Amino acid sequence: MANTSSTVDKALTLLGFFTERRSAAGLSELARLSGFNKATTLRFLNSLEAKGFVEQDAATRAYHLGPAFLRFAQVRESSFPFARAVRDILHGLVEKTGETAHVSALSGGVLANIDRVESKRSNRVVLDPGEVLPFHATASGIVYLAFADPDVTGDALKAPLTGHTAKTITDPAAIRARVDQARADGYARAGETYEDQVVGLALPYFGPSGAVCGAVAVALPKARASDGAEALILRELRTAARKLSAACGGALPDDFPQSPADDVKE
Amino acid sequence: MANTSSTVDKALTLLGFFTERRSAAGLSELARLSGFNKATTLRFLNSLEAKGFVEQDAATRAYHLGPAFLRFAQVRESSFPFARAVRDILHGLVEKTGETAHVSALSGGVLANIDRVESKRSNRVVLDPGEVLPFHATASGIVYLAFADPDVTGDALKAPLTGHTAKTITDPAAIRARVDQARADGYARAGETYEDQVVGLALPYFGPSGAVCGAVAVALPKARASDGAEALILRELRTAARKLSAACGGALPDDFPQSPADDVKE
DNA sequence: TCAATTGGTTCATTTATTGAACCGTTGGTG
DNA sequence: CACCAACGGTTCAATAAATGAACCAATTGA
Repeated sequence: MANTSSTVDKALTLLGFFTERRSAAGLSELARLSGFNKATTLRFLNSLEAKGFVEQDAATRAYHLGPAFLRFAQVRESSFPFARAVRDILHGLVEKTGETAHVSALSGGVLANIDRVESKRSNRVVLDPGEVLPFHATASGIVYLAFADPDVTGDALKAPLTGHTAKTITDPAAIRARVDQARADGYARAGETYEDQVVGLALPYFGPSGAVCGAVAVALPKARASDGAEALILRELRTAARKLSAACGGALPDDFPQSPADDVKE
Repeated sequence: MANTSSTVDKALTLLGFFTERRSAAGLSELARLSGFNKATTLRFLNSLEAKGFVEQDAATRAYHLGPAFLRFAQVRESSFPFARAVRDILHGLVEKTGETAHVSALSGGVLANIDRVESKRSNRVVLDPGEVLPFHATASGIVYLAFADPDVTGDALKAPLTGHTAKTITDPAAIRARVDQARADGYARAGETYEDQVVGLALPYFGPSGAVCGAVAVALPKARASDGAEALILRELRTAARKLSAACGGALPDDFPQSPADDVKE
């Protein structure tokens, strides 16, 4: 993708620096993170604030995400009740599998968590809301790339692949092999490539015109990842992926690989 | 004046044209609504799309609000669980009063609904999510202005005041009188100034540093608006306003007018 | 068939954006 | 206390990015 550095693009990237861990940030900090000049950053923040996309704490002068997101999320949801469907589906997954489940979507060039429901077990996988999932190190990312436009896949593998654990695969060719495997299988599995002791299983879901929208995944402690458990999870993930696709006006493609539930060998 | 014509500002105003009624719009339509050139509008839309703030339907080529709002709403909510608190408070209000309740917040210079819970009764007031509330024609708007910065109040009354019903007050001086009254009373009442046969009662809520954030309101059919019913609603609204203020890190000001209907216990 | 409207592109003109240097304030430290 | 560093915010000439009229190609409807 050509680096179309429009002013609007730059201003919007500022929003991406707000995460659960860094829910507020000052002017200088944002300027440092973004690489923009302080004056530029301030102008962007003022514009964003005028529209309610960020708010400034009167005491600390730090900025955080504004109320506009509440409003626009409402508007989007009223015409396209997706978040609600996602939530229901995740609750179903957690109930059936007993493990933490999450749904991600491509938003602004990155795969970000849209929602997540945690397992009830005391030993469970915990995820940050809104977290960005690296393509190469998560099952969701791999399976997304497997069904995405080849250009997107190529771009994602061109970017520097950072290691997250000892087992993270950072060789582009090796990643590509896993992506191809996922395309053939219809799902992806990531064993400790993002977090130690965590195994992830993911399926893609599709929107209208058959384009992949994101992934639905279950993450569980390695200790509980038996073949039987994984087979169950994959079966549930498949129905979840079907429901999610329906919820955003799409469906699993006709040529989507058959359920691997009965022949899981890993 | 608000007309600081930065490029980012303009691009963001495009998002405001998406409402529940018009959840999707084409390029030409958005250019017409915004008054921007088609080329400009397209560039803005491309930037917004690149960041996930709008999505384009592959079939109809129309644009609608994108998945970024789901993600950022999550992030904001995780560090500042406001939407959840709002929902709980609204459910409480509806249960206690039997009427439709809603919460609004200032977002981008306008007062917009953040959430709403409808009455269970068959004859009830219905509200659109994300709806923009005119300052001069709604109880929420009046009471917001009553406790807002005088500059904001002045600006709001300088704008052309459109009539919504036969009883809408459009004379700036008359509005100002109602605003002053609301400041003295600690609440505002609007009788059929926005929708026929609908009465609204609203209180403000406050954030850190004592700035007003928005309003919490109950809307009911005129036929049920007895003095007794309104007194009950005002009492419940007061506790709701206190809870809401707490939820966003503020409190009702010390000099906030006492409830006239009834003595409030601390 | 024609005419009107759609989404999208082009490119010279102009206008808003940029960034180094600056100011006043704050908070920590010897 | 004086010092210094880092903060949020401002200024203004140089510059790079935004703009918009005219232009396609493709639909749509009469």
